[in-house]
Amino acid sequence: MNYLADQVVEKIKNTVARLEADGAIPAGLDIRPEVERPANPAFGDFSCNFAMRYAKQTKKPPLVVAQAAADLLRQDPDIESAEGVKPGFVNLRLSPRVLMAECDHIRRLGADYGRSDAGRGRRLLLEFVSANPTGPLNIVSARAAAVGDSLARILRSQGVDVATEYYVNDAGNQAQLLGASLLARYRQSLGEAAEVPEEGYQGEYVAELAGEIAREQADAIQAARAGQNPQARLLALFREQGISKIVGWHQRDLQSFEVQFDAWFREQHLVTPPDGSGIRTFGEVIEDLQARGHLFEQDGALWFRSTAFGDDKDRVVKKSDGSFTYLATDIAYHVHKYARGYAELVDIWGPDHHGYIPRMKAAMQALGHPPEAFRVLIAQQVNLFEAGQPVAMSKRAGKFVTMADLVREVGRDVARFFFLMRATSAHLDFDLDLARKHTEDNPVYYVQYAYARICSILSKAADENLAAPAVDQAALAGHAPAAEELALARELAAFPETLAACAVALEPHGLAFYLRDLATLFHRFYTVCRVLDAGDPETSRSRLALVQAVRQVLQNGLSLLGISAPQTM
RNA sequence: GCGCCUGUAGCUCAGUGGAUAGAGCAACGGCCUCCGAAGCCGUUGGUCGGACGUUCGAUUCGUCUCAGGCGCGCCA
Repeated sequence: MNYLADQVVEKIKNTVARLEADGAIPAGLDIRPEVERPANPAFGDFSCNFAMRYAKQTKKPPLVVAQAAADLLRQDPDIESAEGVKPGFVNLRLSPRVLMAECDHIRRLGADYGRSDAGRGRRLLLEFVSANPTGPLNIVSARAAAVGDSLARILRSQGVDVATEYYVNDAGNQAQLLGASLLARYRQSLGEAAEVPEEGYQGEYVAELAGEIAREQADAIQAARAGQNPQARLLALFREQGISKIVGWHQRDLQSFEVQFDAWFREQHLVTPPDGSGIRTFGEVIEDLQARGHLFEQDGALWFRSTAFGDDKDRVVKKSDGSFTYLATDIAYHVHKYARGYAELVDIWGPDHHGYIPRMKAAMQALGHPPEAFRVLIAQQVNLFEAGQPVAMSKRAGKFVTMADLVREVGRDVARFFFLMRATSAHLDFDLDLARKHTEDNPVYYVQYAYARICSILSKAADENLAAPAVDQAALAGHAPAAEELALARELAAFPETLAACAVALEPHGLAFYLRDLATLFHRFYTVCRVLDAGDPETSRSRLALVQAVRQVLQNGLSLLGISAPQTM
């Protein structure tokens, strides 16, 4: 794709080549200019700092080089003005014709506008949410879901081959505790003496779920009771049924949040791989670590020497009772990701797991994978606020602490946008009062309103048989764009760079801010500039093209955030 | 004690080496005979927690420090 910023960079590269040819700067310096968009519009549409950045190599005062570059750039008919200023910036302004022509580019590319092939050839596995299947998804999971899903969409738009995956921890201690908790509740419902384990699950959903399983699995339960070793068989039954039910909840919640996972990977498959899967068991992976000399025995347990790779302390992989830790299967899981051909692994974890990062990185390194290939994003804590007060995060008493409750309360679009308005690593205060407002001040509606307004204009234009033709010089001849139109066109042209930056940073929130800014410029334009004017068809056509381009970019951007673009509100 | 995250306007936050640090909310004052007022315009509001360093240039990078949150298990 050849976007506007790329074209400007190209022009500056050519200018640098001419400066070298003219002897204004030494030849063969390998100057790679980059452009940025100055915050202050007085400095023009684009600004370039190559004269300062390469001042040591050119051995010329940056200001002199910048001015010489500006003199050459001014000869380009696409450039309205160029100047070399103060410390050594080259500031340039594109001609209105070039800026407005971007609208045609956008309309022509449609849903592809903003796409890039910069990430082509990269295969990346993005794992997120991966909550223990022992209870309903919570708010942090919702945040991770919004971020992960949007990030996957953005990376794909940049040409990266992304697969999304949810790791189901169905094999460990927590799964066992869930089974024991369910079984205890079941026994209690029969009037038998039973206690939920000390560290088990106490939530009300456990008793309900136990009842559900008892009803649905009556025959299997009876068979288990009648057979040998009924206690173990019942426990296994309740554990498996419980996990399966709760995974179903998770799948349902995420689906209603429009979050797509390409795969749900079960930890159990690392213990007993399905036939033909080719999965290496965690035991084999631990042996691999052993063979590489990264394990040692102490106090009857088997330890991974993660300190050799920068961890604070060494970590147990096999406990003295012979069972394995979560780390053991998790290492095997990540090894399996590489084995499937993914060269880059990105995980989104909850805030309570940040201490876990060094040991996983250590394990990946110990097994020969480059440390930079495995990255972890921490979806930081979410605090709900209502009436200015923090909402107590208790699983009891109707406070919507679950993801399903939140989505039900404020809606998918609002929930996603609120999560995506913050840097993933930043703690998030979620203002429920603001999120609930359906008519005022809610930033989601602000963006969607811009979209709906445009749809309204376009449907009116259709009624009046007004179409927007290409914005060529002829179409512009009778219409000089207002400042608000140029500002809007400029912002539209920044969309591809915004997406590229989000992809590099693995942070979708820049896109949310971009869309809000774009909506602001549109609303401003709308207030000042009338689009449909029977008495001025040239202006109408030009503005229709602009407005169509805005609609397209809003649509593309909202779609990457997983937020709807309603034609009417 | 060690580690991670965070300190930017009254509040919630953008701004990952550039030029006069921005937006939303809140407060105050304006704008609909005209494409959707869920909108627009204006005013008020800042020692970018602090110190030192690197740099032509630091809110941004480094070191130290103060404050808040979280984590530090043969749980996951």
